[in-house]
Amino acid sequence: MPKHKQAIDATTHQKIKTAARMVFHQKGYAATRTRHIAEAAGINLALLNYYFKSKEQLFNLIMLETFTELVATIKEIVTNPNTSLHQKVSNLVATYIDQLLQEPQIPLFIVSEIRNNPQILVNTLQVPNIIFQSAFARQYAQSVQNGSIAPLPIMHFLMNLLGFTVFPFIAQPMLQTIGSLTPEQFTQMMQERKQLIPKWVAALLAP
Amino acid sequence: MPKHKQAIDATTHQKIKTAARMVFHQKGYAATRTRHIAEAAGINLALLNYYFKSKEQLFNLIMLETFTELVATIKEIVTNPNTSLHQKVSNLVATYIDQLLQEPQIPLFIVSEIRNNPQILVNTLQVPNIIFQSAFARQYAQSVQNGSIAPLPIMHFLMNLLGFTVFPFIAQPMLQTIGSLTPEQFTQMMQERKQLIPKWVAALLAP
DNA sequence: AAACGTTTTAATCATTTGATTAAAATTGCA
DNA sequence: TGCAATTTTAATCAAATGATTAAAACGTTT
Repeated sequence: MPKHKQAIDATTHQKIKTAARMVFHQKGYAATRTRHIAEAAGINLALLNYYFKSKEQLFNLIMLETFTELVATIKEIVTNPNTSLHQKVSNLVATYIDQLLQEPQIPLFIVSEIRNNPQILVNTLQVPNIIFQSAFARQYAQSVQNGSIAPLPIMHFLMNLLGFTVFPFIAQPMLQTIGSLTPEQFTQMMQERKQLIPKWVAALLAP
Repeated sequence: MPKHKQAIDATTHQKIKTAARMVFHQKGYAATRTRHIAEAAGINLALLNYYFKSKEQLFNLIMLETFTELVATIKEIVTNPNTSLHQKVSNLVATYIDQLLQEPQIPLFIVSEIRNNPQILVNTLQVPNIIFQSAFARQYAQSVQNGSIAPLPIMHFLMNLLGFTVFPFIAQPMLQTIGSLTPEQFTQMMQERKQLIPKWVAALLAP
């Protein structure tokens, strides 16, 4: 089994990653079959192990990449010192909704798979640091301090913001079925929420 | 292989169901091993198939029972003609939070597994009927009509109410890790939300 | 206690599934 | 071109897993 200096074929490598991302996001780790990934990528099953060693390593890579993209988005918005608290909320909501409308299965993938390794949030991705050391957190504390928003613990605020924004994606199949919504109608509602959520957040935080 | 008139042993039958419920809720269908259920129930693996025929049938039973309990709770509150709209919200929130604090894995179980068969919501459980033909839906429409609440489409309202109430359970491992919360602190927050959510809902619906 | 139905067990099966291997095909380049 | 490294394939392996079977244990009735 050879493998030496030359960089591995980017297109085959990439085809596998793209297929793996799709299948893992859709079915989760346990329900995913490596044969299914290979088929979706149009490659021989052995190639998957040739390039990525094992199902688990491929999964870890997809998991990390998926998470990293999301965290980069948060970080950029939340650390910006030139926007107000409410502007940050609007930016977060709009950016996330746009991003998740592209890959709506991501939120359920994340909450399902994070259970098996929540420490990645702290150890690798530094999420608590990014959130609680940010301009956003400072502005939030300050606004509570000077009474311009209600003294709501920031974890309640975080639950609400995520509940408004990402919960609909998590529950999409359920909500579409209950509400007899077409995928287009669901998308339309999420577009509306880009405007609505900032207003709701303002209402919740009114002192 | 015998099986005749006499009712099957309730305690063994029940032990398996209890173990299956626990394991399925925790790991989902794909990651669950029938051997693990048998071990958790303290029975021989073959007994599982003796009583329940197959993993899939046992799963369908647990799924149906889990769902039925939740829907019964909604139905009771939402069809009550003697409570106001806002009382119904308070009742729903308090009842659900109490119920889910007992089995916090249920919401993630539901949203994960419903994807494979969302039609059960319509065909078996009649969830759309229960919600949209209820006193609650009538009161909501009426209140929009006479301007006592904002004209928010009821599906947005439903997303928000579920986002407030069940999303924290879905994201519990993530939220606990990010916020360095002990399970007790998480429970405490959910108790606080029984008071907070109705206020937030009122704020959102203010005309 | 004998007979019968029911429940439980140990052993085993067949299939699925992640992974490996050895050989073939392809590519880069001296 | 020819050679060496790399990439790809078909075939196969070993373990895991859902399910079955045949026999043993148990309980109830007569």
